[in-house]
Amino acid sequence: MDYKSTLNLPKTAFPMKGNLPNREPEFVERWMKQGLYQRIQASRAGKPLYVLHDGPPYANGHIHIGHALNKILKDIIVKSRTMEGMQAPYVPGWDCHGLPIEHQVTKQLGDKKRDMSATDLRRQCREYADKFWNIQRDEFQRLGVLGDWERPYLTMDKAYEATIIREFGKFVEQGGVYKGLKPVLWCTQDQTALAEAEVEYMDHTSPSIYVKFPFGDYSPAKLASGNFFGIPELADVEKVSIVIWTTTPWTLPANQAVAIHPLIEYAFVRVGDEVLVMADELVEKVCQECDLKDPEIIGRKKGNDVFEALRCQRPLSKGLSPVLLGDFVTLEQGTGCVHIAPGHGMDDYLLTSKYNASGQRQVLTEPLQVLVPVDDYGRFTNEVEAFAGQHVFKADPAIVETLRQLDVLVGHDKLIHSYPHCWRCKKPVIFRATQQWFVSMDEGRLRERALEEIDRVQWIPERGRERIFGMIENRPDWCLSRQRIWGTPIPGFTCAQCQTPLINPQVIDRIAGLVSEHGADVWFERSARELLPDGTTCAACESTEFNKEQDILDVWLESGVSHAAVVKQQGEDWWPASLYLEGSDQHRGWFHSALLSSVTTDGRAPYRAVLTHGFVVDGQGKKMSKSAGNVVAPQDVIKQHGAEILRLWVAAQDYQEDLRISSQILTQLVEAYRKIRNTCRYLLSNVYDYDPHNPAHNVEVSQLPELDRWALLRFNNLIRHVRQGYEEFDFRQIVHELDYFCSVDMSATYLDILKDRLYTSRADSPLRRGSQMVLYHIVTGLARLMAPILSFTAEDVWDAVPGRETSPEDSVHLSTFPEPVTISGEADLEANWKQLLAIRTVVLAALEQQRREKVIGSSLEARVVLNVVPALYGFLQAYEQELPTLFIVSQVVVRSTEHPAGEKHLASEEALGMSVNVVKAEGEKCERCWNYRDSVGGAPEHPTLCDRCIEAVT
RNA sequence: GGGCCUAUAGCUCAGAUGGUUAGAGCGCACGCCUGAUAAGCGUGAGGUCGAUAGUUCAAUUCUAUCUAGGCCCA
Repeated sequence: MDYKSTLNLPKTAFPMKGNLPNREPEFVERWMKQGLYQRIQASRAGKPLYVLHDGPPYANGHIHIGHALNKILKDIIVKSRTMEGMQAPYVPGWDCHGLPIEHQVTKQLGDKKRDMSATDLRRQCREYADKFWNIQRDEFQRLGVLGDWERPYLTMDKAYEATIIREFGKFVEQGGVYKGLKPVLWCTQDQTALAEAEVEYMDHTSPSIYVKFPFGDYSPAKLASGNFFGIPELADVEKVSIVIWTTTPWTLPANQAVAIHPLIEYAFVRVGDEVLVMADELVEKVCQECDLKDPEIIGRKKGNDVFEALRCQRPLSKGLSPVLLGDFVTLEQGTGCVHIAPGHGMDDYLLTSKYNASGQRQVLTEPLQVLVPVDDYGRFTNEVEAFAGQHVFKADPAIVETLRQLDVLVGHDKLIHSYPHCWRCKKPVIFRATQQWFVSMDEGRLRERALEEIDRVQWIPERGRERIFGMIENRPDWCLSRQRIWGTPIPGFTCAQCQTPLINPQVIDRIAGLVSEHGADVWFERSARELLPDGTTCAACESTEFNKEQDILDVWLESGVSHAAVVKQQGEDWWPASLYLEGSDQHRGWFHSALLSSVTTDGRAPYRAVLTHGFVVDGQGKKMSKSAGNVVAPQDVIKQHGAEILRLWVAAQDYQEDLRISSQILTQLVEAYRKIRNTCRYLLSNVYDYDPHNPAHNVEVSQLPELDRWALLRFNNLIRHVRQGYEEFDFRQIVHELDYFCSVDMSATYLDILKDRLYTSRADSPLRRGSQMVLYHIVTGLARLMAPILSFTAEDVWDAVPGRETSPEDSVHLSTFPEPVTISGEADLEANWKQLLAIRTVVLAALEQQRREKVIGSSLEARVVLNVVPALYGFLQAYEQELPTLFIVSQVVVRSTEHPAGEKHLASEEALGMSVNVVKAEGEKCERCWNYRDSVGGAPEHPTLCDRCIEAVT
């Protein structure tokens, strides 16, 4: 007789292989078609809100692995909050304006750009942004991310642009907006400002000169005194000078100061009848390059010792330059003393701004000026009489000659070095201060208020607080203007007569209205007269002629106001957002600009919590780059393994640090995935004939055997840990718990033990039905617990659960997390089973010994002899009937003894007080259940079956 | 150069107010099973806890320096 057909062997259509790359798109399409996101939102109406506000990626190019990481993390959080029963909307957005797109479009246009209007160029940029945000949308959806993809927000939407202008208006209203000078990279050939991304570094030959700045306030004798340097030898010399080194002689007319490093040691070097001051470490080098004869060091002083505020003579302009202390001074080149021209260098500008600010003002006798005696074409203006009209580079030799004649030139050479060139015309560019719009950090206490708000926000990880605090604390005023086309215009005007700026809330409000109706293009299409309210006159000269502002706003302001343009628009209770979640670089970017914007306009931070993640690096922890050839593209991972593996990767990594990715890591995750999937498959395959709604298929938990209650207990434990993991954003823990539960608790323990019962019992025996109830409980719960991470597989499992009212509308993502079941005496049960499983481990080791000796193969061929101390014997007696099942052997004998180790044994465990021996099982092997039993052969009609099986088949 | 941060088995991660043989899962090796089968089970081997110095009775855990790496800034 074919007894195999009388077994209840597992049955399921759920495939072992996920075939993820092919099947995932089907799920995505189904979710989209059934309007899953909208239905989830509707089902959570009125529930507690959890608003994760999406930071807009830049609408340029395909998504990279960092985008995938960011969006998957967000999706896991949104889904898990949803499954906790909250209303967790997700409105994705894109950052559409800005230089990279304008740069790309300009590059593609080439010469055609010359005769193109601003509006035409803007149209091209818009098309470009449209193309890419749509591409990215598809790619994000492919990752399984649920959200309001039908109505995302775009910073180039009319309504959004209008909000940008209104929020800028609030800055103006608060009085913090002003116009001032700031150095930018400038191409004198194209007469245009350039961003750092628009310059290419190439070799360039510059003059290299050393120039004396003689101390002007005091005589050498005075400087020699104890009040100053206390170097008596100074009294005997004619002149004491600081020596600077520069490769841009043309910036000397704009000199305002000399900077030295506070911690560097400076030497007083006597050369002939004068003394030169330079960094001690560089004396030899400088003397060699400048051919200085018989230098003698007569003293040394540290930078922060007395030098500060001493003044020296400017070589090419009137006045005295103070000595300032700057951390950026290095010993790499030059003299350790730097000539400071705030109109022509970023360090120079920042240092003088710092000194001009109230804190260090007393060091100066007068404020330092940002001088820019150079016009748009790079020519000296009349402010520099001697060289007026000459291009600065052309003037260099004449300037050097003048310095020589003035006897301040210490040395002169040439230097080939890497220097920024215009990306378009390839000519060397210069640093040149131009008029820009700023928002003051200190007017209206913006800085102070922002710092206060930082402490009201939860920073995850906590160190994020230090990072943004330090940045806000030290940042200069926010420069809001950009000399570009593709963006939101600065709604300001200048009187055509007297150049008085016109910018006020009423005018801005009118512009915002126009923009909300026509889009920001209206600014470029209409004249100043058309844009301004009728009858606008200049407050200073009453002229009615105005020029409109040419610059656009910094895109960081644009994305920064998304809390107003997006979050607030959805409803009053949406703002402030529950969470912002981006890469840690956004402490300087979006978190920063959003904070400043929101503090200005609303007086508080726009987020309650900020979570940051690290950056994706390769398997060695190295940054990914095209040149290193170690880039992992999400598209490739999806094609090879499926988005699910990428999702699992995100969850399994410690996202607070750098995240490594490599084929080895992915392969490992594929293995872990298979284990989880296969466990689900096996669970499903054993409930094929179970009906959750049939009372006969259900058993009271208290009536279940301990083994099943233990399984429920372990699953309770999993539920608690997984939900806690989601709550605390600790997804690693979840993956490890899931993995452990599937591998150890289920596969290696519960399911392995259960096979005999499931297969060989009568199909509807209460014992089997009870187990099926547990399996059903676990598989449906498991699908829900994994759904936020393994969104596709969870849905796949959900579909395959038998007896559940399935409909095309249903989805695991509409459900909520499972709750732990009540198990009476849970703590005792847990303790007892911990001990039983520890004993099991010792038994398994003993079985392995006999397997090696070829005494047994399958564990069912074994008879286990346990020698245990009396205390343990008492404990085990209660379980005697269960032990063969637990060890998956045919027979178990328990013997009490004072010295287990003294008995014949193959394995022992002193801590437990036991030893184990294993012998061949007694009796015959039952053909049906494979157990060895004395009863086999007892019934003539079934000579190869045991008593238990006979009962099952008749 | 400055700010913030990281470094535990091949991989992903635990862990210890400083104190016995540093854990898990996976992978690997070997074996078993063939009624989860491109599955399942078992046993086992893997770590000078990045390097060096210091504090201490005792450091992988604290301090300093260094090395490697990441983000931001210059």
